[in-house]
Amino acid sequence: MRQAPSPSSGSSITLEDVARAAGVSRATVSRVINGIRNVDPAIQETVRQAIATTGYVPNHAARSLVTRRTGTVALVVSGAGGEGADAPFPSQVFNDPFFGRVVGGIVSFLRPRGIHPILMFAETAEMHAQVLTHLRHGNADGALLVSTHAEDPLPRLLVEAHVPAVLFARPAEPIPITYVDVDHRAGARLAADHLVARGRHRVATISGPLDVPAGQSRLTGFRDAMAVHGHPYIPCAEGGFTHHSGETAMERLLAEHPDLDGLFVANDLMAQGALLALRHHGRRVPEDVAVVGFDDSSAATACRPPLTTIRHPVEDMAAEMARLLLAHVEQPRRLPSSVIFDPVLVTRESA
Amino acid sequence: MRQAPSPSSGSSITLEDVARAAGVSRATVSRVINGIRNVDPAIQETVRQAIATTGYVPNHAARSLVTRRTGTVALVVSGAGGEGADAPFPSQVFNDPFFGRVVGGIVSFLRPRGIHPILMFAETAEMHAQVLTHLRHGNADGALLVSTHAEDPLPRLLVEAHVPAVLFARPAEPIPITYVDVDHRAGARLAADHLVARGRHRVATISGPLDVPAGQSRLTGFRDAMAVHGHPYIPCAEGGFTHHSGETAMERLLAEHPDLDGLFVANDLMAQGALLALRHHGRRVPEDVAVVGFDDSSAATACRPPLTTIRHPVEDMAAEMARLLLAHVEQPRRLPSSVIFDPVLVTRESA
DNA sequence: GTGAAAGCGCTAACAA
DNA sequence: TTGTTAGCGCTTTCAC
Repeated sequence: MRQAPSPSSGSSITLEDVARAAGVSRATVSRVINGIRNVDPAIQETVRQAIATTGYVPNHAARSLVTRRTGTVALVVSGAGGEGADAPFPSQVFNDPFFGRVVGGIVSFLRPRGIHPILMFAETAEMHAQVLTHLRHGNADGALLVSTHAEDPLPRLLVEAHVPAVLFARPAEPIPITYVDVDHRAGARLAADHLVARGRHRVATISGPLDVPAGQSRLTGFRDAMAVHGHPYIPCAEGGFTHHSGETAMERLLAEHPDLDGLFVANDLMAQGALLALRHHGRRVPEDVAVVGFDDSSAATACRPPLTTIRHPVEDMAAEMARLLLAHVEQPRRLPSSVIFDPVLVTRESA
Repeated sequence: MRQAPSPSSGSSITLEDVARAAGVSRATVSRVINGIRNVDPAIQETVRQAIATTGYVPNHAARSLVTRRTGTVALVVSGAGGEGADAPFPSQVFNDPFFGRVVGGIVSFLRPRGIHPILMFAETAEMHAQVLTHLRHGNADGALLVSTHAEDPLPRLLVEAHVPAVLFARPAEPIPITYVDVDHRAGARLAADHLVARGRHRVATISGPLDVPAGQSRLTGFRDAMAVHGHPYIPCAEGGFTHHSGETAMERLLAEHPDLDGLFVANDLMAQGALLALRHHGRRVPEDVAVVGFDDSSAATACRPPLTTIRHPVEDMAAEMARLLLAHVEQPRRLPSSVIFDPVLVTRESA
């Protein structure tokens, strides 16, 4: 028995209804909707009218049952699957303003196309499996993956399961997967050039975690560029990309190199922490110590003084990530590719 | 023709396959899966075996086509639909660490239940309509709504469309919708009591936007509590809950009341900005001015000194929001309800 | 260029 | 308690 049309909620207008209103068959309406050529223009018009007057909206489930596509992508934030993973709330990730920018970029590309990402977190190994299952069984056509740890097993798992996926940054181990990234070395070079141009000669750096590519390349890129400028040795304190780790790294650096006059910090959040430590030790910025950050996140302008930093085009990269994923969904055999973005120096007051 | 079982990607194992393997009918397997009682325990076991050995996973689309449920909820971040809404990226929202906590709380409740939220942003009026359409036509069973502006029309639209929805905070205008909130007045009272206990008598406040309930109640709650303590007039500078607005509000306050010795700021992000201005004007915190924030966000510990603040149990509230939404999805006639959480004073160094 | 008809995989009456 | 059957709304051969 046919369900009574509930006027209050979700429409129950079907293709059938439109077909009847237009005096054609379901198949024809379907063709018009899906933009298949071979349909008489006049009929097309009639059908469009009928769609408009009936207020028809395709049923997602029915369509996806037959096409085996969901028209949805997953945005997966994935960790290493290690300990501490059973924290009640995965909110840590969001404390980095960086993540918000990723989401913004993704949404800006997807929304005009009527696609809304589904949000998944995968901290534990168990959750990696769960995410994989979800993906493999068509809860989404593909995945946009942002890893928070170098040992994240998910990229490899996705490749092995043939789930279309795009990473936000180059994976720690090389695997055949599409990713976008920023040219970390070029960014570090920009910072080095700027510090040198500002006449700094006793320069140090606070790096990110050295087991992730971003941490590693920003450090080596910076050291290489400084070497080119004639500075063979650059002291480094390793941080973890968090505010607090930047503060403690700065303390260490200051203890060992109290006379430093220039500093490159591998991200703004750590730079913000470093600024606190510098002030605590009576150093003026930029007079005593010139500081250059990395990311151009909201932390950069929340600092005092505002940070001179390397702009990481996160939003553009995230949008590109979405574009690439959709391409992979369209063309399953498409080969993995990488797109590397150029960073830019943003000069503010800290250097 | 039957599609060849592609061993590489999404399984094509159906109920039929399981039924055959277990030597029962599809219906029975379906019953076992959906936990319907009347099934012989022995058969249940056989079926479970068959499910395990075949590696069966239900097809979401097929199920949702018949149940008219998606098993999905939308997490909607919605603005007023005003100007400036066409910013390329909706990343602003994420700059407030508060939002990350909301997401964390929601996910913590939903994930164990195998539900992943779909993320939607609705800044413009056009997007409000789009979101509504999506929701009405079953892209999600309901919506978790976080409004960023008082004039957000979406809550009302959702109610009118009979889409199950839960708000993060009390709507500006009263409408019959379920929401969770924190007891802003109680929080403000906690702040007032603390400041008075610290011996402060020349107290001022930086409020949130006064057209949103949270901004309004924190202010009036604070003033009322101070009145009880014998302080009839509390100067106030209005801010916009952003870092920058807190800084400028502090400047104004200091210009008019240079002798103030106590301050309540309606959120931590503004308090962080206020701290900057205080330092800039040579005030020591807490010696010269005691500062109490609100939220206990990551900004509270990133500050120097760390902020004494009112803990807003955002994660718990968000989890409750998800619970309520699921209840509304289960019971469509369920009446709107509200759940108000108690805030707690967190004492750190700023007061 | 268009229509008829066969499913996609599942749930839910209804029978047995 | 279990099986049979009729769809859910859509796309897509295959005839016409």
